[in-house]
Amino acid sequence: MISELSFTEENYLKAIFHLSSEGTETVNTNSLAESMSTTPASVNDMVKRLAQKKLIGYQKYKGATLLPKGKKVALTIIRKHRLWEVFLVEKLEFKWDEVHEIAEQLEHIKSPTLIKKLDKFLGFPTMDPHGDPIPDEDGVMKASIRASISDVNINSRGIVVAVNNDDTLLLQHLDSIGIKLGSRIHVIDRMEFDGSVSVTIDDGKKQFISKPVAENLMITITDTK
Amino acid sequence: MISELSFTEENYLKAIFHLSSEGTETVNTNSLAESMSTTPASVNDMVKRLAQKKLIGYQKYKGATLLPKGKKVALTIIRKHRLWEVFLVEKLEFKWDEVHEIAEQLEHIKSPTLIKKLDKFLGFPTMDPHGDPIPDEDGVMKASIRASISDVNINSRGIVVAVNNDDTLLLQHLDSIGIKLGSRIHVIDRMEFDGSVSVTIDDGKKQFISKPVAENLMITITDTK
DNA sequence: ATTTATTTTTAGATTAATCTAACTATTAAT
DNA sequence: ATTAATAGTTAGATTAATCTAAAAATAAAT
Ligand SMILES: [Mn+2]
Ligand SMILES: [Mn+2]
Ligand SMILES: [Mn+2]
Ligand SMILES: [Mn+2]
Repeated sequence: MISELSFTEENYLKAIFHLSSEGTETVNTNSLAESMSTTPASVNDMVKRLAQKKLIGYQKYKGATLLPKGKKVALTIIRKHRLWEVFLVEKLEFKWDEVHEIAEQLEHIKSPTLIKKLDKFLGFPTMDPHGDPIPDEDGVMKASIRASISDVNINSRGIVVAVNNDDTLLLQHLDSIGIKLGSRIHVIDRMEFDGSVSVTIDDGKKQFISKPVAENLMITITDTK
Repeated sequence: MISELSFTEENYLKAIFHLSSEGTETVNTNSLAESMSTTPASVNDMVKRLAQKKLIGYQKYKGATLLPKGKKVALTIIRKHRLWEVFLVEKLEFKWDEVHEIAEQLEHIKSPTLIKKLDKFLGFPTMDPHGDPIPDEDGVMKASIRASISDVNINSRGIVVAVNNDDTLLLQHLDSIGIKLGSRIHVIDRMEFDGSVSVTIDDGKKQFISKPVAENLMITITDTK
């Protein structure tokens, strides 16, 4: 039925998904060309093919939107991408920032059984190493909850996904206390008086973080209590 | 330097390797077409490309031979294919006979680091689930030693790779004592008197095998003492 | 409401990989 | 040594994916 898509077609669908805030909005030709590192002319050709296959909706001069079939494909690719990223980090000991390019290749391997078994092997993870949620088999993906550790509930756990400030001194400070993108944070307590937060980093020893630092430290929440 | 080969080019090199008894002999157009499920005309086109890239030697009407560069590529692909097969069987619990098609896809993933880490994760295996040897990083591959369990030394270990007789009764008998392709066999002893052999199957309990059965049971040897 | 700028679409080419049909070389048979 | 059969090559087309350059539509600015 779903005649077997090319890598390129799959990549276009994924790009449309990401550019349209999860497939809700319409995407225009130029931004898609930008995102795919290609020309608007090429995008125009491809958009017509995908429309013919009923994967996207498209009208001249009005942009493209994912149709249900196309959205399902996009979410399957994203699921595979993120599961492979978990595999690369958890099992093969790659670093957080080394896995994306390899996952870009692995996401196109075609075998539903493979993904089922990989999912099981990894213990059915719900989040990739960058804190992004993994869609389930039916293509359902929970929105990830992203917040500063100044705002989350006491006892929340999460993964560092961003630092909202690229001041070198801040980054150096975080580095010195062992916090980097991908670190697991457990928020133990927060002082009313000065807004400082105490956390554990990668389940290690307790660490105090001052309010100005805490406000800039963004995590995606894996667990709240 | 090695400008990045397409999946198709990689598959042609691999096919030439297999058809030329490990890259030693020359391969003719028709058998290559047969093996690639394509036409002689297509093969002819491709053979010219590969010759131009100095991966194979080719003269009109005289067939193709792997050049050192092409042989290296072929062995790298085979290495990746077999390592992925080990992964699928050992880690994801696929069956022996379910992994080839998936490995055909995975073998084209481009990342030397990935293969290094996968190799380590798997404990540096020397043989794939079908008893075929895995080339090392430099493309060196030991010939696999294949023999009937009537012929191997006492205390040899190996993997069942073939049954030299497709008599239903024999196959049913093997099935009933738990021997299938891929089973690990440890040859414990052999009786001079009747040529019967005692073995363990997958490191389980001891099992006697009569001479007529033993003669037909082929293993590739992983260990001899 | 024109003009200008931006975005989008078309037209025409190119490259990899494939095909069919026709032609040529080599090998085997008589 | 011819002839017949097989194997290998070329010519010409096709399809996916891309490109550049030109034209058309839409949006923004005056
Ligand atoms: Mn990624
Ligand atoms: Mn990710
Ligand atoms: Mn295989
Ligand atoms: Mn194998």
